[in-house]
Amino acid sequence: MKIEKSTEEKILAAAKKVFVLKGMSGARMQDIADEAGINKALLHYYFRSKENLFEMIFLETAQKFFPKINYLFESDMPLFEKIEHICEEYVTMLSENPYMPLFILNAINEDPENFMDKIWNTSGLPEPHKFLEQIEEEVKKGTIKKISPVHLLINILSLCVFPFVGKAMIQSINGLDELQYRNVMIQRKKEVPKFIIDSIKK
Amino acid sequence: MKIEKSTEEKILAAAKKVFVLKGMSGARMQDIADEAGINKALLHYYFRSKENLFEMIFLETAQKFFPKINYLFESDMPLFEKIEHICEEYVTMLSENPYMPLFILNAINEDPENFMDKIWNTSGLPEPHKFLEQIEEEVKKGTIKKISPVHLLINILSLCVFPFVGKAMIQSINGLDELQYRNVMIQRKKEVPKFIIDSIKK
DNA sequence: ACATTTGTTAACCATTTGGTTAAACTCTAT
DNA sequence: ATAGAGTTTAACCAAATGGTTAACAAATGT
Repeated sequence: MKIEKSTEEKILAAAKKVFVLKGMSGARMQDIADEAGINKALLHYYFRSKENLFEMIFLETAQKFFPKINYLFESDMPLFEKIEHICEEYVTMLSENPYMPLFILNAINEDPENFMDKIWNTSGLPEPHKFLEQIEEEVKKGTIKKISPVHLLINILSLCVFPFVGKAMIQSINGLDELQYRNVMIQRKKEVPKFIIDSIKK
Repeated sequence: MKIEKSTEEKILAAAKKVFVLKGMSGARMQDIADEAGINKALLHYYFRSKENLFEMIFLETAQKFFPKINYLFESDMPLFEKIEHICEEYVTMLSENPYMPLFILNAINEDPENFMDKIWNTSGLPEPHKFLEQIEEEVKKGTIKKISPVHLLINILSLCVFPFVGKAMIQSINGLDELQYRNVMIQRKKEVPKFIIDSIKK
């Protein structure tokens, strides 16, 4: 009944775990091999180098994250509904992969051009125009308060993503154990869009 | 007229630059020595080990960041004024050290207990109670909308800090060059508190 | 002037680390 | 059975890396 994972899958899973936890330079090939329960040479048999393996993991991971940003830009729901959907989806996805954002942001930070290019190439260029214009329009129509579209976009991302990047710090400051933290994140699925909409609605 | 920096200062400055840019495991002792223009052995003469040097830098850096959080909790301005002050100070300070937050969050993430303990020991335990209670009170008085204090605190931190953690990503998504990015951050000194207050005021 | 402490360096060392090799094992097609 | 391809391993290698040593230079006190 138990389906054996192929060696390649075992490696990818192990590499993801180790890279996400320790970053590119902190991760050791031996750690990954151990985690996967295989010989170190096999890593190089399947993936030529550490750099290569890292890139695989990075792209696979980033492709979960970024398409949702594009979706945010491109879908054409009404604004409030769109904000609600996106926040909920984002926080849900990040709750399941709490260490993902810090991992991705570090990778981007290490070599912004390289990694951003790779993201755009594999998951499509982001088109913020549409979203920014939609906000601009709502402002003109007078449906929402006057607000700079760029700032609103940054605010949405900040409120969704930061609690995961700063997980350890937030837990420590508020004295939250793992379970309490997780509960707070569940609440945020509703709290964040409410907070945003409260701020911009008239 | 030019005052020579002492070797120790040169090392600390160089170490900060390298560590903040590459993180603990990415930084090389040789890089730090080169950056400081001295021999590698001197690093070990002044600071026993890499770990030691890293901790020095981390603490010095963290002590710029965390006292302001405590201040947020402890000062007793009226709520809106407090929020305005803090956001402005925070964003100003981070604008001058844009790579600081990612560095600190990574260090904490690597060993949460160790580093948080050291922060509390060197810059005083944070007392969120007061701030959380103040919010609770304003809610009861009916001055502001009903909102969970913990979420409001997380929101404030998110809106102030994330734009720096995600600098590279935000620049890339919005197509901002260095100057434009810096301008957006200047705007945020007013935009962020406005956004928050708009959300909670009745 | 000289002895002692403090600061600095080049050369060195042990370990770690990413990567390679050659042999062995497994599986499948003939 | 067996040839051959694909898979896996132990042993190995070269480079990088944190750290040490011993000698030398600069300052400091007497």
